Amino acid sequence: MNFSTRSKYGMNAMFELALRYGGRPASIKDISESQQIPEAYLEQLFMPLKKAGLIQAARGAQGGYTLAKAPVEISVGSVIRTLEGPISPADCLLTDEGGTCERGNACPGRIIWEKLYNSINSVIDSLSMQDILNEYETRNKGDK
Amino acid sequence: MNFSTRSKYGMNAMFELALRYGGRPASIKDISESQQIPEAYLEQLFMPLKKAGLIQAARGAQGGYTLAKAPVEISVGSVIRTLEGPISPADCLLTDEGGTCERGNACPGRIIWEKLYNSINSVIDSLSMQDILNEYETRNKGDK
DNA sequence: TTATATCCGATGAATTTAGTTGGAATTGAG
DNA sequence: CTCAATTCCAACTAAATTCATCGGATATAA
Repeated sequence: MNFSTRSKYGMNAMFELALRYGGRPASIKDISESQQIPEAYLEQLFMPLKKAGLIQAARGAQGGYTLAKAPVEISVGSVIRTLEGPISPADCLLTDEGGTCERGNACPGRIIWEKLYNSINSVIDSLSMQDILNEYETRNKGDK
Repeated sequence: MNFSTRSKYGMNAMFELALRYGGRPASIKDISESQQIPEAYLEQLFMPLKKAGLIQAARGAQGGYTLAKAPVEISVGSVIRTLEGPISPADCLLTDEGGTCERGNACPGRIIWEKLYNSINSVIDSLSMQDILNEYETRNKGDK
């Protein structure tokens, strides 16, 4: 059980964009340096985030990326799900995707996975990028 | 994000043992048939569960496995952690294991992983195998 | 003594994850 | 106009992890 580096890098990159929200576009190079992410890999992560309407790109010289919405409008859940795919502790819960194991209620484990599913998604959907900005500032208050 | 089949098979197998608690030992063959788990794989899962003191083995003919404690004494968390290793959405939270990325509070994602860590572990630690038995019965009440 | 089991370590296949490469297309600045 | 900066895009590779399988040793009830 572990989120992949896609989520981890992606969240940090989105944080960086949130930090710069309202300013000029930030290039992949800038962001990958600030947040210690391999350039070519970050590039790959930004594509789905753009398609999902979470960030905007400006091509060409002086181009780069900006958040497509205010940090308060972007939930952590939308970012993680975009990068990681649907968040479920067990595939059998994903009714969309040909999931639903044929056992249904006859699967004891399902009881647990359902509770975890609700718990996890509730946490990430109730947090916005703005919340992260705020808490980050609180935590690092006093540092130089 | 997904728990491995180890947890899924393992939970279902433990459920089967919980169902039979107080009775005679159940062999791997029995359990793997009841719960649709590859025999040789289940065998592998039972070894750590035994080492962890969650199940007991009786060798030889008519042997098999039983729960080492009453279902109410066995938390779902202990089962999952035994099979899956420590449950953390990000390695940087695992201070024991050489985790702790050098960024510490300077890592924005950490804010999220901490909340998820608490949430997930709280769910699985507050459930016992007895709870699963009870809820399973409730869900399948009326089925034949 | 034999069939039924657990115990144990090694091996292998498949899948996923993490990251790289090379180049095409776009655009602001000099 | 040209050039450097930058996104866009698709394919490829390497490493790690997951999901098992296999073969045989050991124990034990009937």
